[in-house]
Amino acid sequence: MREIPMYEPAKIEKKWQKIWADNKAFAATNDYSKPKYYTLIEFPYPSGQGLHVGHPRPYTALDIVARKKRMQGYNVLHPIGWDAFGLPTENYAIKNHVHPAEVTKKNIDHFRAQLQMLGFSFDYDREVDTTDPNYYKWTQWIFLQMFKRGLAYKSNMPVNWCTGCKCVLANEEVVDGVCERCGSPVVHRQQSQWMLKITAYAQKLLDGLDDVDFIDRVKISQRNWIGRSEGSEVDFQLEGTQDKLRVFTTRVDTLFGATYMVLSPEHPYIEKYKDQIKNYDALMEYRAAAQRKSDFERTEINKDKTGVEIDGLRAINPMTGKSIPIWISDYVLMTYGTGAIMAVPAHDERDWDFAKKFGLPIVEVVSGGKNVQEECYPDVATGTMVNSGFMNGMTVAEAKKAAIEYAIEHGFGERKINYKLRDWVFARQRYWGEPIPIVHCPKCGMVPLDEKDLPLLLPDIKNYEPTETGESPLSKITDWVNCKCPQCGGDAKRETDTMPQWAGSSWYFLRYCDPKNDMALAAKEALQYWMPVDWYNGGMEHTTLHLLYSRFWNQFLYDIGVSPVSEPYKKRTSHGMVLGTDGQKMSKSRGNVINPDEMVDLLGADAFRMYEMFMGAFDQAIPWSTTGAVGCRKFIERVWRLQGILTDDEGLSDDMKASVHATIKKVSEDFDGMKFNTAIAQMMTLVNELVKKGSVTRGEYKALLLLLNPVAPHVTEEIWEMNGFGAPIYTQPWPEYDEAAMVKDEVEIAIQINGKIRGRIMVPANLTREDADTLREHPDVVKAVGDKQIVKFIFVPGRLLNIVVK
RNA sequence: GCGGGCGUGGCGGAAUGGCAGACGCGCCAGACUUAGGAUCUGGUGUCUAACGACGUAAGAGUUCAAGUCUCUUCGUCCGCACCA
Repeated sequence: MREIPMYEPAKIEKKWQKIWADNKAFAATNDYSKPKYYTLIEFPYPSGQGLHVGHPRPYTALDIVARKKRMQGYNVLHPIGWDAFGLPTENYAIKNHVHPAEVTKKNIDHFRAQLQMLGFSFDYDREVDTTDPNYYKWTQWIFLQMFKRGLAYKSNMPVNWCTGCKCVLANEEVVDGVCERCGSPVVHRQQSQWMLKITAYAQKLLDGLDDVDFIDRVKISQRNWIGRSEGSEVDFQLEGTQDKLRVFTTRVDTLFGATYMVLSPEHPYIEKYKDQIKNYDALMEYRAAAQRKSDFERTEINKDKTGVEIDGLRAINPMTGKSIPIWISDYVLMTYGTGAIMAVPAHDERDWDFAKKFGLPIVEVVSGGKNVQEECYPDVATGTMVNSGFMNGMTVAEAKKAAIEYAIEHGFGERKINYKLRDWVFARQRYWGEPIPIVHCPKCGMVPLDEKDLPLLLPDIKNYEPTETGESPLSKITDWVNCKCPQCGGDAKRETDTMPQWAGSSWYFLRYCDPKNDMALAAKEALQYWMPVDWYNGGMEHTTLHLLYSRFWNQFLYDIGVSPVSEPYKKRTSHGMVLGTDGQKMSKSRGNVINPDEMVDLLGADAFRMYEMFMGAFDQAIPWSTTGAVGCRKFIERVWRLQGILTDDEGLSDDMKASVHATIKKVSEDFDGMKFNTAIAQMMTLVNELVKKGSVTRGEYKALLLLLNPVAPHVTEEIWEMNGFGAPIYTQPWPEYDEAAMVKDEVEIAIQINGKIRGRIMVPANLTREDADTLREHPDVVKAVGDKQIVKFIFVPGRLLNIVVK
């Protein structure tokens, strides 16, 4: 046993981090002739709290992938940056009277130091920062391109108003009726808003999913979010007027059963027919009550339907010609479909509840259910049309076709595809965001800034407080607001809203390809070479927000010839959350937050990284366990101590050959398949075998260190160097395995009688099903069978032998 | 309510339909030690003195064989929210 020095992670980790930095070991090169690999993690929001133990999980996972791909000869782009605009920083700045830019800089420096402490192989030369004017210049540029093509527009819309942030939120940012960021209640409010027409890309965003390798959960969520539904739009004549009331329905077959209609309380016809409506005040009261509620409250009370009948306005069912009443109710949303529905209580649960409550007629048009007066019959798969004139006797499917054809022919309907996806509210009345590069001119209207005048810098101001009126703090800086119209040169005013935090993160993966370019958002050749991202990992919580937004921006940029690919991400995976030791989500209020700095002090970065990967399946939420993490530290020390039993043999010893090759295979495959925990378990098994054997050859040790390097990069480099194994591991090729070397002569298989284990025997490893009959003579088999009758003889090579007996 | 996931020892978790519990934590015993919260060795699902039986939330089914596939139920987590 040789004397070996103590393992001191603090020392060797700093040493290797410096060597990597000094040698730019992980810089992606611009050698476009090499095969490339682009790994991407969601760049962090540099919050004041610094890194928590959740961050390093996906970061370590893709660091492993990046390091392995480099060793396999790829030119790897593994970048990092900062998604630094946003409310928490602004709120902190307001509270502490510091400029958000200063706060941001401090937070970024802290984050970078923490990431470096963990030894991630990021290419720090390609860092991007969304708050850097050289970066947001291009965010603004993309906005202008959208504006010029009508995809960015202003609209007076009911918007979500956060009572805490004094700010408008996207629908997607409202969680359970409260603001996703601050938790304050969200109410509805009418406001003129910048919108991005993501709905124009609904179908493309849907279609694009067919060609990408995203985990199923992500695809399903995005499909549901986009929510395509095929149906029809049908016009109902407003009785006594020239107007028609248009509805969207997926059940046009049930048109004969439409016994009343329901409008959203915000429907414009209520204003339009104000004079004709006798209970206008009651309607207004109902509408006001509905608007005071958030979406959440509006739906909370859904067990008990509410509504008011419009007195003085009725519609004609186009099929029956009958006059039917019109109601308003908050369960009909202005933001989906046409803001009005035809109600078929016999065959729609909500309509049935509503009709029962208000005593409205229920007419069966599809037979096959029970009495529709007692129970709704919404089944579309079975049933025959009744009470439906020319459609009687048809199936539902036939009636759907017949009804819409009839409607088209008679000019009161058309086929229509609807999406749940809504346009993206793209403005914030806040300071810390990208200024929207638009000027309001009394003569020319909304005028885009000239591209050569970008970036439009965020002015330096003292007071960032949101205004009580809901206007941006920028509106108070008159010498910034007042400007000349780029078109006519006359006096004009700047747009004072800023962009939401999602803007900068919607295209950062393109900037990484060429982050310092000031002529374009990135050079064509760079984009051509690096895009698409080969592997993007991020949280499930971003599936319907960031992931969809960034696909939208990239598709737009593809359409205008900027991005070379229509889909930006080839593969998308998602990591599970790291929970507190109590199995609950980590949060300050619960007091179960684990600090990564403390963990690195205790364990070293290598053991910390290893535990993050070993703790459980990568895609599942796992509680943190510090004692479990100590086990990883012990394993690393075990690897370290192998130096004490190192021999001079450069090869593999005969009895280890199969294990070493099997480990190379298992680790290689498991890293690619995100099964980091079982890859590490396999390496632990190998080390256990080596310790048991009592010696390790240089060849065996090298193989182990190469495999372990992506997980524990510092300690493996140190051992490699101490024992003169050659140039640093980061320059070494990934080990290859030899299938032939793994083959053993004999394997143990189980003998089962009627599926129950009755013994184990050794058989030649290459024994095939055809040759297995010889096993009938095997003494152990004969013994196990006894005097019973063999009915069936099933041999699974390398696994087991199952004999069915009577 | 709809959609999706999950349910395996004391704990985290393994397991292309083919020997359930790999690997790690914890625990027990032993060795080496002045000492051990270091290291090494052995053990560790439940019941049983043992042979053996039972065992992957519960119940049924398919199969020579089910943690894995199908159905029902329960629990739990996540997403969505009256979507016409």
